[in-house]
Amino acid sequence: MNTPETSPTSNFIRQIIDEDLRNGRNGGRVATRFPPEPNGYLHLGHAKSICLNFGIAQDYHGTCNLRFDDTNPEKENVEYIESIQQDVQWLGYRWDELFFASDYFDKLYEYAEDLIRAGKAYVCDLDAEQMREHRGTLTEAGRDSPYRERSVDENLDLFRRMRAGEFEDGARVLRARIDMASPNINLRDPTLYRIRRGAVHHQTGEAWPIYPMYDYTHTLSDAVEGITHSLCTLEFEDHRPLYNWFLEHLDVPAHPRQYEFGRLNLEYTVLSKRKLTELVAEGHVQGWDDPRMPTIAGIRRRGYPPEAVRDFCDRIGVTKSDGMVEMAMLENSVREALDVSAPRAMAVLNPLRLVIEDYPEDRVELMVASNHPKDASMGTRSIPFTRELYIDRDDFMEVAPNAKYKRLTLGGEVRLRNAYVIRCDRVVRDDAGDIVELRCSHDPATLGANPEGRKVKGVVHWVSARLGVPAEVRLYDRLFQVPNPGAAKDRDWREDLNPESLVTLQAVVEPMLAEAPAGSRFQFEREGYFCIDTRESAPGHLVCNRTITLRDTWAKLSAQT
RNA sequence: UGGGCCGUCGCCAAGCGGUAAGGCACCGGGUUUUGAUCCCGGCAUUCGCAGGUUCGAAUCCUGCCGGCCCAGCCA
Repeated sequence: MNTPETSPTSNFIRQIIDEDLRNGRNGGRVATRFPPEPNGYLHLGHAKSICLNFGIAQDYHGTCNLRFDDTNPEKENVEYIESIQQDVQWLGYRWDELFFASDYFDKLYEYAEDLIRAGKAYVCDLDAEQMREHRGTLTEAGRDSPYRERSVDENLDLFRRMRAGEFEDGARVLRARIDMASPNINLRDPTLYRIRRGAVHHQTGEAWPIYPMYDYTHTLSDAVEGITHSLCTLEFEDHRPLYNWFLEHLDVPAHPRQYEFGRLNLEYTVLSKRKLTELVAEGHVQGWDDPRMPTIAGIRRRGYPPEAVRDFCDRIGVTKSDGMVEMAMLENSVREALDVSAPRAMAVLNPLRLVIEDYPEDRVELMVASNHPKDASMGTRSIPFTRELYIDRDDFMEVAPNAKYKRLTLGGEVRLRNAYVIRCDRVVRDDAGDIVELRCSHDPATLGANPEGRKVKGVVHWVSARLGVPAEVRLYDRLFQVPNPGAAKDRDWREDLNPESLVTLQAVVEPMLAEAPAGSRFQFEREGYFCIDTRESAPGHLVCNRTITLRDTWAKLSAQT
């Protein structure tokens, strides 16, 4: 529950809270909230907001509510409501109270009548097209609506009839009466309520033919819950004057303050709900929890540990500048978390048969391997060693390409991890001339000991050919092949998708993995971190997802030359 | 060209008038039965640019330049 892995870094919002506390504001109380709209799955951008809001509540001994901003029934549904709760909890946070903005519909309606009575809101009969024309442009002031001067009584009557369901969708709206000439477009008499008679709300059913708009609802929900610091992203900066206008003109129980921070942008992926929805709807991925998705559900299935996500959010910080974070940052947090927590295992991804000719046919030796090289408390396991094994094709070359090469060569020696040093004596080829088998001999004196009079620098992992277990291994790579998908104006962002973001292999893994529970994470030594797929792995059909590769300086050096 | 905001190392980010933290990445070196991990070392005379104030400026002022956001009865 707590996040002991890092001490929270300060940021401008925490500085503001520190100062508020020094000045005795809000009676020393700190209350935040995470307010998602249930119209999609949560992604890494939301994780940043979740860590910020819940993290502050934790550190300041305050509270953080989960509140569904559910004012648009046409786009929302219960599947999203459930996934969002699951994702927040998976990240390691518990909300103080769970609310829906729709819980406040009655109260919100009362506030709207208050505004009308105060002459601060009116019913407008302009249609959407006309309203746009009256709004003006970024550089020209708007014009008053012809309905702006309706009497309080008429407005009250009309609004009550809106609520009673007397008017068609779009026939009228309730608007705030502010200033059509404001340089801030959000203040040009914004819409407060619209009519949606046919909509069935996932919480309130058909009780309401009218629905309140975001700015109005969000502000008053914050006030009703006694939120002290209302944190949102930069694009709402322009809305703050409207936020404050509602608080000034209504008799509310609290005056929260809104602060805005930069949203997360991550290289080689997209973090827009619209684009993620399209990826799912258009079948570019297999669902919201596809391991290539930057959704919480996706990275969970991919094998990212929650503490890695929290660590990442802590490291990127919270500021008002909007930047693009390199994928290497996230990957570092993931590797760091997995290195300490993932038990080691051996798996051969591209099997090449290897026969130890001087090893008895019927012999099975149980090699003892530690589950973690630096953490003895993780214990040991035994791995069956037999005359016929598999090693990875990439670990053999007939001739070493250079002096730095440490893997197996024809006539060369290599250490089999947790077992003997072997030498390759000859290769067997098929009719096409491709190598299909390695014939080797072993040095019996090298079990747990270095060979006499020579040093063997290479170490290679292996799996028993007879006792190994087949597994489907899914190698995941970045979803997009460019750092900023869609940045090129002449090309649709979909064209930037990486066609090789998923490569499926038939591998052979050590027997113990067949017994591993779904979702468990391992380091396949010399290959990377993998987890047992929670959706499709089954007894007799093991499916392993590659979470991330190991750092590979050899591959980097090879690529340079 | 109206309004709001941002600009410190390749990326993220401290700094809040006293003379540039840290992380990631990168580059060297050491340990290692994972070319992993770990360890050691290197990496901004300079803070978008130009002026000004000051004994002293990344920090204050002025003017430019560059970037992001806003014209839903979406959030």
